[in-house]
Amino acid sequence: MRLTTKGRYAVTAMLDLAIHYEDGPITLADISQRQGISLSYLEQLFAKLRRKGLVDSTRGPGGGYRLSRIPAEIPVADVIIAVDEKLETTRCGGLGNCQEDERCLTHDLWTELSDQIYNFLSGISLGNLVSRQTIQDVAARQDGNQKINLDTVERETVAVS
Amino acid sequence: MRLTTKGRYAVTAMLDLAIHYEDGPITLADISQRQGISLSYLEQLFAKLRRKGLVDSTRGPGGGYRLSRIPAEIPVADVIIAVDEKLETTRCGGLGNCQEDERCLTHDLWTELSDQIYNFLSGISLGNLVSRQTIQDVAARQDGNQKINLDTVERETVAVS
DNA sequence: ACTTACCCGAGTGTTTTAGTCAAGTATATT
DNA sequence: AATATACTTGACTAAAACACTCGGGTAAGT
Repeated sequence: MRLTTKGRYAVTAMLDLAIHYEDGPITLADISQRQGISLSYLEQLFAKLRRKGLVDSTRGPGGGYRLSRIPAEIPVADVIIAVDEKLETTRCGGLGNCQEDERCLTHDLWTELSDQIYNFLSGISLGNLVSRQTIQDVAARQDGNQKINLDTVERETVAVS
Repeated sequence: MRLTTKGRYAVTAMLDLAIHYEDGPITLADISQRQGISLSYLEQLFAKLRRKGLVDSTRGPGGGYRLSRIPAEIPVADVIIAVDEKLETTRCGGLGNCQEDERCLTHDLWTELSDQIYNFLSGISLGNLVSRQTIQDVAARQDGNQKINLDTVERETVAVS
């Protein structure tokens, strides 16, 4: 298994979408600003999320992305897998051909660990996360910062022009 | 978190030591042969395992490595951590300064996942693994193969000379 | 027409991985 | 004492993965 920024960013972005689920389509620019993830990188991630059917997109002004299902029906595990991060910890990918076509000594251990991780992340949905107070707190902070940042940008734009 | 061959090899090698716990010091050459891990790489890993106090070494002929404690008292988690693989899945290393010195939206999720993984791997000791039938089966196969390989080497050596 | 915003592929510097190689040092046996 | 064994250390490296960026599209709204 490897959990890198790719998987973490994907979950973060999807959670942002879940938090603003009632607000209609959300642009990647918004997510980029709130979560501090580069726009180009988000585009790359959402291409995969869309192909896997986790989000729907609408183009043009007023467009953006929205979750394809209600947040409660999207497990975190699905998001991570959608962007090609494997929750597998075996070297052989679970095939059991780790040592000269036979199982290596620790094959079963890694399989159990993989199951453990998968079960944990399958049991937590985006909806579940949204309902947590700690998450709401962070979200509130981000909305505040976003407003401040926008003000700053506007002021700076005015100052330059 | 990243679980790569480094951590997997370390656990495999330590488990090999646990299986042959009663046989006195085991050489890295033996482990290399049985587990199919390069000798030089094992040396690198055991340098760390030794520094962390998980194994004792004796030099010279008849020397080798042995576990510093009985297998039942060595959790798998300790082995992985000893070779510098982190079981952490947060980006910030658990510090909570993931987004501009504050917590990112998914900080708690990754912390919980890290705990989950750590608890699982702490609950399993090398002794626990040794007592499993599936592991014994693989070990028996490896001992057989090792003998066969040695025979082959001997025969080849004779054939060449 | 023009802007917005998604869409897509190729490219790229940096870091990590998974080792190798070379040169030791300590110990036991002959 | 000589020799072989086996641990010990550090430097080095090819290849892969990571974390992006860049540049040009295409569709939809106003």
